[in-house]
Amino acid sequence: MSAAADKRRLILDAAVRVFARQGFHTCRVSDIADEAGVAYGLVYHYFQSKEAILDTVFLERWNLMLATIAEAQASEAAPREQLRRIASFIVDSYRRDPDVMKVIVVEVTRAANTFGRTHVQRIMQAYEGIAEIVTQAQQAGVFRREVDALFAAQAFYGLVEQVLTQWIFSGEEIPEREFEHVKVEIVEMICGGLGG
Amino acid sequence: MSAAADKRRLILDAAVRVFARQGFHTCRVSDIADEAGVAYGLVYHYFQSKEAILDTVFLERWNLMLATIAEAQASEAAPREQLRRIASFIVDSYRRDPDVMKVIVVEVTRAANTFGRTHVQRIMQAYEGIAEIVTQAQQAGVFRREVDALFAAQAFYGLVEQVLTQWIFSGEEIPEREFEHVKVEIVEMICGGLGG
DNA sequence: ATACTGATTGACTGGTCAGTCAGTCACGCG
DNA sequence: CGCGTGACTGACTGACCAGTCAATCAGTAT
Repeated sequence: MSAAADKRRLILDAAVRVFARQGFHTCRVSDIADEAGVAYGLVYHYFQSKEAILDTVFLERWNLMLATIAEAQASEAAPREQLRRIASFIVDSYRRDPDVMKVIVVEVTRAANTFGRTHVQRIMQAYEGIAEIVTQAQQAGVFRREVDALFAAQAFYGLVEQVLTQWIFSGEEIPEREFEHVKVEIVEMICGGLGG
Repeated sequence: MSAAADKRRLILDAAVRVFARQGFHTCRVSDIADEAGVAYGLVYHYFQSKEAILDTVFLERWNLMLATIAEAQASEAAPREQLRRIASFIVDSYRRDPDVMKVIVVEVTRAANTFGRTHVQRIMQAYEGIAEIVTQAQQAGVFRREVDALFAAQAFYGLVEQVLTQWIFSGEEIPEREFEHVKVEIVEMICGGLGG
């Protein structure tokens, strides 16, 4: 990796920390430069604008997510296992790098007027991938056919994001066992329901 | 209602439209004044700050929500029916006033660094109320005991917000039957699960 | 009519900040 | 060595905008 690529990454990582700490709208580009220990102008040497930094952060992780969904879908695993792998990817993403997930969940996937709007297409692709897993399972007779597949995908993804949101708001360190526990609970909840 | 209260409401309603259209961070106070057909300074006669307007918008609706949850909980209705009433309140809120719900979902409930932080307490109260319904149902033997009640509440609320988010991003008018259909599907999904 | 109160106006101020740019520095190559 | 290239610097500019305030207006009481 070249020194130039290192610097770019340095700025990107610093930006993630600053976005997570202060929020995109309330932080200054100078905060990012300071956090990275770099001159103000260098940020603009590597990125077109403040927004371009956020775009990069989002896309890097979201593309991994889409790849994970595609892999799960292509695998021979049981539907429950396919869903578990996706939940696992997101939970592990948070475990390894909570700041990146915080930025995505807080600044992008709900930002209907700003960044979300620019990335709707890609965000929707995730739901559609999950919905396809559900559809296949329904055709195989493993999942009930009464529930609309895209609706089920929304329930799945909505639950996962809600769990992350909870962790983010709590501000506390999440114990290791909680992560593994939640992965199981997510699939259990979506597949098994509450009964009644 | 006094003329003064009318003007306050006028500004509040205009603010909701502007926040929904442009987003809180990217709109100017002058946009709100213009939308309300009122002088810039008058906004500050009725509200301490731009943030205070958003706080008011959020609290007015959220308090109704907490009341709805408390009512459902206190009622003698079956757990499924209690959940249906809560889902119904939120869906109907969107039907009657999509802009208010858009502002709440986009600007508040995920804003971990800004407004969300100020209102965590009240936001959590909603989850806790829903969780209590689940707990009671579990004790009555109607819902399975394996699922953690607060986790189930997150699944329920997460699904509802995800549906709203979908509607918000779509930007389209939602057909009437969709609203009624979704109310049923939400409860069906949470209680029945996907099977497998 | 006079005085008082609160609503209403919009020009103005003070501060903020994204993005620019003219220049310096480091390094490899002929 | 001297030259070119690209990394790097940070002061500066131009625009923007939240919140203030002095002035005016409308209604009501005395």
